[in-house]
Amino acid sequence: MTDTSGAVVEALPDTGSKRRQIRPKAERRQQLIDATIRCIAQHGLSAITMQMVTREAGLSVGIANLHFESKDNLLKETLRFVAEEYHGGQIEIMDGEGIPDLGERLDALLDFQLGRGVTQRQKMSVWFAYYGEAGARPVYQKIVSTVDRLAAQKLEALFTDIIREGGYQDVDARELATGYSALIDGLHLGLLVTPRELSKRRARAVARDFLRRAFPRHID
Amino acid sequence: MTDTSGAVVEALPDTGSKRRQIRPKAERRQQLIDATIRCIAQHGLSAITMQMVTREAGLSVGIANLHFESKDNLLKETLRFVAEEYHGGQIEIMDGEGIPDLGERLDALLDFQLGRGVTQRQKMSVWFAYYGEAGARPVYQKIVSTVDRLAAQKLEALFTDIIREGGYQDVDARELATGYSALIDGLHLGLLVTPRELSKRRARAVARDFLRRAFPRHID
DNA sequence: ACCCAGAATGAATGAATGTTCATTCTTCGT
DNA sequence: ACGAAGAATGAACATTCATTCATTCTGGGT
Repeated sequence: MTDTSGAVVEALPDTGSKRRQIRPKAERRQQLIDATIRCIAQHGLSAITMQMVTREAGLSVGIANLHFESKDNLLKETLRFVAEEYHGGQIEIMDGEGIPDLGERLDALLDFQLGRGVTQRQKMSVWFAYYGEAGARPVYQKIVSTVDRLAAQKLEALFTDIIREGGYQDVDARELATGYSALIDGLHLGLLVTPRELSKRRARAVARDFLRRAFPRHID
Repeated sequence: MTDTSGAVVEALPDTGSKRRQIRPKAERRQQLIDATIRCIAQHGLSAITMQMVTREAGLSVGIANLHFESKDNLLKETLRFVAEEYHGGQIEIMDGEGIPDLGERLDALLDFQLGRGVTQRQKMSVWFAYYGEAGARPVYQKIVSTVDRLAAQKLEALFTDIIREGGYQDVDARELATGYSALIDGLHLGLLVTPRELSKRRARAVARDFLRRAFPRHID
């Protein structure tokens, strides 16, 4: 059971290897952004430091300023990445590639927004960390609102289609889309801040209930 | 119900009033908390400094550590104050002193949650600044969830009363309360991050719509 | 086999910040 | 009027952090 060779062979591919590696710029950038996400999720936006992030990425401190010109910029780019990933995923579903049935498309959207595993919780932390600062930092506001607006339009379009198909009366697509988006945001908050009181299962049930009230012939 | 931010307006003439004043401990504490709220709203939680807060309060740096033992503690107490004020206001309305009609009580609640002027926006900023850090700081989670739980219970009780009075079928008070709370939180987020896209008027309409779908005979 | 562009490193630097505490000042009871 | 209790001050201190840059190292091109 013991290795006869006395030498400590560090065959581990990633960690432990002290050997300096040269990688393309894009890869390093992504590596740093990923590390930033993990750090924000674990320590919060206000406690984050460059040493923390670079150590998490397994790199030296200097590299952060090599690929991003400053800490501010790294944080900005990280927000942009998270925002585009989240909204991009939603938009892809709403565009409806491969899901012709509108009810199923709604289901898929809900699944994307409130499904997933641990990863999702990390992203949520990051998301709301930035929201928290958005009131004081117009740059963050701008990044978020840019992608947000597009997603809101797609959602309104989807709701409009559903209303037409189902012949629903007394339902305003725009207002309902605003409400649904707000509801999902609020549920995310609940999952983040009071996970004991609100399970993911219940969050999904609540969102589903909202949609069922509006579109009874499309949900369930 | 008390507007705390108004109390601090000590007419500070630009020059002349260098005179040191001695005030009771409780008053100084509140003064510092109010200044902290304004600073967080303006500069964000991660940019806040003790010098910033004490200057805003018109006091010296040492005093913060005299009345609160540390910066961490000041921030914690500030969150506690904001949380108790917000949830306290809601609970007072839901307890229904002076408003026997349940529909009107709902209206009053909605008015409290999405009404008010500039002050409310300041509080919102603070609120979400802490939410953003809550994922990484259990202390914040605990403070928020404590008051949150009580408010959630009151809301559920109010909804239960309304369901009974209106004879509504197929409505679960608990689930609806969760949804309504999440919706309000989400609308607050929208007002904070994308004020251009979501006016207070529209936010109120969306929330009202949610309630009308559930309790048509109590709203409008 | 060799070379060098530029990727990567991390000790050094300077600026910023939380906290302390010796000192000053105000108030109030006597 | 007086003195003591303690509220308030802010310069000084120690720490922490973002950023820099001289130096080292790597890998692809020749």
